[in-house]
Parts: sequence; structure tokens; C-alpha cells
Amino acid sequence: MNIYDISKQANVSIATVSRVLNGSNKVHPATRKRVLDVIQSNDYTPNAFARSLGLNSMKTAGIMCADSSDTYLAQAIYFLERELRQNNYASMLCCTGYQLEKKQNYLQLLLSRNVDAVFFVGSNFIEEIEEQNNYLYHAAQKVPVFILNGYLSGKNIYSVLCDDYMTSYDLTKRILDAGSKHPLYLHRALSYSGKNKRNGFRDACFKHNITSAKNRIYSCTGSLAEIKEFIFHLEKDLHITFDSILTSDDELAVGAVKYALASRRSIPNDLQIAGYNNSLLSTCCTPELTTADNRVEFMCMTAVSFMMQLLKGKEIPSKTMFSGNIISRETTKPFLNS
Amino acid sequence: MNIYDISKQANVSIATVSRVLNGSNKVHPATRKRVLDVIQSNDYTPNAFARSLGLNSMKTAGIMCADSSDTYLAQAIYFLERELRQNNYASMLCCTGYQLEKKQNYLQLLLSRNVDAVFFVGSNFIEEIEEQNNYLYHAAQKVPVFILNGYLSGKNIYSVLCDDYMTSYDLTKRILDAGSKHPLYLHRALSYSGKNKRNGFRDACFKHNITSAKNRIYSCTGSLAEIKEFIFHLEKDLHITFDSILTSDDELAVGAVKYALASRRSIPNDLQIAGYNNSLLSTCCTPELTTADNRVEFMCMTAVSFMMQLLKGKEIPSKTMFSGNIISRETTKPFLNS
DNA sequence: TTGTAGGCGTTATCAG
DNA sequence: CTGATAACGCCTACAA
Repeated sequence: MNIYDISKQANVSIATVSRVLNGSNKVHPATRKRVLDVIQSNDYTPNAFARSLGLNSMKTAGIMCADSSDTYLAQAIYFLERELRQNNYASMLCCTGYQLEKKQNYLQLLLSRNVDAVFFVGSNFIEEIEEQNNYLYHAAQKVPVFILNGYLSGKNIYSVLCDDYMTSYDLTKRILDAGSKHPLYLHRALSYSGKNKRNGFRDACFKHNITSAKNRIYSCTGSLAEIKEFIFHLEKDLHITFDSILTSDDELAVGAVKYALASRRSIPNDLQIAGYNNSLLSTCCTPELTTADNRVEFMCMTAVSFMMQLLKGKEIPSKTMFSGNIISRETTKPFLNS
Repeated sequence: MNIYDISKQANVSIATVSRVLNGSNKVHPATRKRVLDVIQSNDYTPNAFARSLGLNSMKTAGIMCADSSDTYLAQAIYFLERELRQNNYASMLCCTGYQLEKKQNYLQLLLSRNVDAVFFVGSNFIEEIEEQNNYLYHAAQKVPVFILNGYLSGKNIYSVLCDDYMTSYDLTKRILDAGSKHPLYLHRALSYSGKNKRNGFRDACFKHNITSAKNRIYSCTGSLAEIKEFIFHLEKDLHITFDSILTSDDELAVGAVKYALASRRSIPNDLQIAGYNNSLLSTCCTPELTTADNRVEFMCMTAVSFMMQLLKGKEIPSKTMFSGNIISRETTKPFLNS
């Protein structure tokens, strides 16, 4: 069933059918109705490929993320998809994992589908070694590239991100102001945003004359149980003392809570804890986590609205940064005014 | 840059370029190399729309889910996408929410993109009122429909699901065997699988001569805090006694744990709790949840492999059911052999 | 307001 | 092994 079949049944030309399909107003109401009826009764849908071929767009955007089951990324996907949909764009999802090669393969998959734009969600898409970012520049030659919560400078590349440095700095400052003398920082792999968070912690410590900040920063991977064990390891084996634990994501903070419960240290009096991301996990554990909200929804809405602007031919900023919020819950002492 | 440009530069016809592009072996190695070089140096990618137009497929499947940030659905999306990708299919993601109208709109979006198949993840896509399932039958007329964790009978509709009834029955039975006399069941909206879980609970109670099972089943919505309050409400206001709480998902169970912690009831001696889904939440809370694993990964792998079979013209079962696993953790007493 | 015809970039079927 | 040419189904000037 194609536009010719419809045109025959309705006794008009394909041009008229096309006009009806695309809501052109230069069609006689009676004709329009006749055509519409035929379309209805045949349950006809125009062929997307043929249409796209002429228009050179299928109104589809690509979303690249490392892992859709990561709570933070899952949220981003949700908001991106919602915004795109509201602008009549479909979303092609790619969960790339963390290996460069896979990222490249996936990008190929998207480009081979002629998407209208690509969103890279999470700063893990920015590689340490500059040359390894070539795949991003390559993508940008074919299609607008949006980097969410990461930053890369280049033609046709647009970054939208939370100021994780300041947010982390503020969060650390408040915990120190509330009396912590020996803060600890746990983080995952050091992506672009990961470094900013860590630097925020480090500089806030420095400002508070905590000189040995370097010995208080640790990388930590694995499951919740492993995180808990790792903290025990720091305490028992390395004899590190600490009265607060800041982290680069909520899961690490949940691990810290598990440590506190297991070692009977009271939260927040004996040990303050802070997460990052304001994910579901932060309210799921008891006591509920103080955490940083990097406003995923806002970020996604901004990015999609920029995309729409760009596709309309308008100019948009190459880097957009906004500040995060600190969500104060039960794992930190009351914040003081500063 | 199109196939004509390449053909000119390489001094061959477009047919030959096309052959090279599609890996036909009927091309002289020297010619192939010449063409390949031109393609390389121009960074040429064939136009997806033109190609799809001829082939009538863009190798893309649609994934419909209510909410990609739901931990269970997020996992399903991850596995589906991974499997599809491995078969060289792209994934179009739609987060529909729970309203019928939105589901229909989204389906339209997918169909208008001429996807090769549609996966509906979660039994919430099966509506109570049979007529409201027309959108699914309608979809099935155009494209194969896969229902994951739900069941609907119809031409071109294929269901892959966990036997939630038996899983829930077994889980309940074990908790009763372990000594519970007054079980409580909390559930969300009663979807297809929701009903099966509830019925499993109900029948297991009946088998144990707990006659008033009906008064022990409650619908419960809202945030973790609200769930906790609701249980307090059942206890204080409605004077319901209970020594175990089974739930239709892990989040409800986390709420139950929060209730237990707040009311100082000891888990599992004084109160046993069980979740459902084996999500990240189940290990995030302390104590860790006993829960049911409905094997999302297996379900997704099965469904995608069926899709591949079907698209190759083979026949596949219209309903595939497998059993779930019970994951025993800290919120229930040791299970007895039965 | 309506119809005709050309173009979008491939793939595939024939001849050669 | 290679090349010409007809689909594929739609959109859109341009003509009427």
C-alpha cells in the first residue's frame, strides 16, 4: 500500500495525497476528506524511508550512554527521550559500555542510520588521550554533537554541563564547616566530571588548611560489599582516620553507610557522609543521604532545546554551564551559614 | 557525496561501488581496492534512507517501556539493546508513561519510522479492558510484536515472560514454612504480572490455611516515606498484625525495611520481608533484601533471539514462560526444605 | 485547487 | 567481472 494506491482509490493525483498527508492548506476540504477516508480505511502509513530520502532526515536523534541501567544515566535517558519526543523526534539508544572501541562501533551504528544529532551522556566519553577523541570530532563532521556533563571543544560540538567543581567544593566546605577535620574522598574512574568533583574536594580542603588532602583521596570500585570492605581496609590496615566521607556518586556513599552501620559509628555525629547525583539510592538507604543534585532534567531540557534551535539554523553556545544544588538529608550535620 | 561521485572518481559504475559496499565477492580485487580507497579518502557513508528504501528495513527495533529510570525496566532496556546491537540492529527507545493515550502516540511514532519489530517491556502494556488492547493488535498487523513479562494472545504477537505466579507462590510458601503466621502483601497497580504475583501469594496462604488472605493484601503507592507511613497506618489505625511483608517490587520492600527500622522491629526474627525483581535496591538497603529474580537478562536474550528467528522466516512460539529464582538474603529466616 | 514529472541515493536484475 | 537501468515511495517545483 503506497501513495499511488491511495491516489487511485481517492481519484486524485499522488501530489494531492501528499498534500493531505503533510497538512498543506491548498487542498479543497471535500477532496481532503475523500483522501483522508481512503487513508483511514486502508490504515495507510507513509513509508518513512522514502519520505526521509527526500527530506534527508528521519527526525531521529542518537543517545549514547555507557549503561542505561546506571541510575544517573537512566534518568538522563528518560528526560532526553521525553524532550525529543515532544519535539517529534525519535530516540535511538546506544549503551556503549566503557571501552573506546565499542564507543566507536556504536557511533558508526548511529551515523549509518543518518541520525540528525548525537547526544553523548556522561563525561566518560571524553578520553584522557586527546587523540582518542578523534571519533567525536569525526562524528561532529557529519552531525551536531552534544556532550552532556562533559566538555570538549570543537566545531559542531556543544557541551552542556553542571559545574561539578563548585558543587563539590561547596559540599565539602559545608561538611568541614560543620566540624569535620579528617575528610575522606572516594571516587570512581576519573572522567572529566570526576576530576572536577575531586578537585573541588581538594581545593576546599586546602582552603581549610587541611594540607594532607592528597592522602585522603582514594579510587574505589566494585560492589557495595566491596566498597564497605575497602573502607575497613583504609581504617584497619592503612590506619587512616576520618570523620567524614565524600564520594563521587551515591552508590559509593551507600557503601560508606554500610561501613558505618557495620562498624557502629554513628551518623552524622561520629561520621558524616555525602553522596553525589541525588539518585533513588540516596533516599533508599537509612539514614538518607545528603547528596549533590546536578540537575539532570534541566541539563537534558537545555540540550534538546539547543538542538532544536540549531536545526532551525540558529546559533547556540558551545559551552553551557550551570550550578548544582546541595540536598541536605540525614548523613551530615546541620549546615552552618558561611 | 553519493554513490555516483564515488563511481566517477573510481572510474567504475555505481553498480560496482554498490557491490563493494555490500561485500559482494564478484568484484575484481584491484577494482575493489580502487573503490575502497576512494570511499576512504572521501569518508563516504552510504545514505541510510536510500538504502532502507530499497531494502525496506533500517534494521531497527522499537523498545516501548513505561519509564527508563525504573530500575527493572532500565535493566531490560540495557539487555535488549545489547542483544539487538549484537545482531546489528539499532534500538529506538520510547518511554511512554502509564497512560493509554501516550502509549498509542508512541506506538505511532515507532510505526511511522518503519521499525522492524516492537518490544513492549512490562505487563503494564496489557490493559484491563480488552478493547483498549486494540493498539497492540493494530501494531501487530504492521510489525511483529514482542511482549516481555506480559501476555496477550494474537496473530503476530509473541510473549516471553517469567512465571511470576509460581515464583511468588514459592517465595510466600518458604516464608510461611519459616514460621510466619500473619503475612502481609503490598503491591503496586495490578498489571498482568502484578495479578499473578498477588495470586501466588494468595494461593500459598490458602494452602497454609491462612483463610483471611484477602484482608492481608493492600495496594500501596508513593515514595519510600509514604510506603513506610502506609504500613504504620495499617498497624496503628487498622490494627492489623503481621509478621512478614511480601511485596510486588523491591522499592516497596525497602519501604517495609524503613518501617521496621523506625518501629524497632527486628528483621527477620520479628518481621520477615521480601522484595521482587532483585534490583540494585535489594542490596542497597540494610539488611539486604530477600527477593525474587525474574531473570530479565534471560528474558531479553530469548526475545531478541526469537525476533531474529522470525525475521529469518522461521516459526517461533507465541508464548514462552520460564521460572524465576528466589534470592535469599538477610530479611527472611533461613528457608526450610519442603 | 489539482496534476505532471523530476529527483532523492540505493539495491538488484539483467545483459554483456 | 562489469555496466545500464528499473524499481523503491515520497516530496515539490512548475504547469495547468
